[in-house]
Amino acid sequence: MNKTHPKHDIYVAIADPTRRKIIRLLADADELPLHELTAQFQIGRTAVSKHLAILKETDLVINRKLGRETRYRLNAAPLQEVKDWLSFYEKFWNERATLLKKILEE
Amino acid sequence: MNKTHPKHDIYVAIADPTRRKIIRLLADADELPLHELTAQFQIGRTAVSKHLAILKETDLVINRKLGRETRYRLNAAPLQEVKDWLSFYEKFWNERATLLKKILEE
DNA sequence: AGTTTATATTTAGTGATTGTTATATGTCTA
DNA sequence: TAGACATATAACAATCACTAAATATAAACT
Repeated sequence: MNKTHPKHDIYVAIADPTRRKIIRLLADADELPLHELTAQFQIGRTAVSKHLAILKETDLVINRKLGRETRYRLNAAPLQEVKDWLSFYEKFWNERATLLKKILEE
Repeated sequence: MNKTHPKHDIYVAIADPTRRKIIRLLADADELPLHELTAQFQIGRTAVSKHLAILKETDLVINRKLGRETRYRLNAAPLQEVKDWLSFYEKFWNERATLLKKILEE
């Protein structure tokens, strides 16, 4: 069976605060095994593992097996898609700021 | 009763494709009533109305009543939070690009 | 006034998400 | 090899998200 149908997209992946925290932890630590990640949360290993699986689906994390542990690493590249999506709307909040500035200048 | 406890945050708000499409439609059209928005989707008015309620919770849309219709308008400002969150990770995908360039240069 | 139009609210059902415990598989170490 | 350790997977339960249908409210039109 092929990995045809990614069930989650990036937007869903980053919607969960636990997953955003995982992303941050991996950004700070370069590479971490599941048990060390789990230590940063109240939830169990299994739950963290599932969040990692969702992040893996979107290629936001990569993992490699090292003996008995699996080390997880951040791959920030997919976040560019979100950035691109956002960049379209920047002009709107800039417009707002421009308008506000204009009003205040009078 | 006060609006104390926003059930959804901005990340959840933009995680749904229907809501992202609503955001885009409002960006393009400036101001739209529910029925005109609904016409752009397969789903019913109720569903669109609820998506708008979620977007309103995060202040991504503002609405005003005009006679019997409610006009919805985009407020892009809350998207800045996502942009700020992303900006921290930009260096990671830039690092990657830098690394790739370095490899290719050899 | 009565009908149509626009929207909101309530109710309800299905399916997805998040988490748990239990079980299985594989790896290191004593 | 026996154990302890690291993780994955399966089975299950609770909660939440998404949508539809029915009902309610209020404005506009004839």
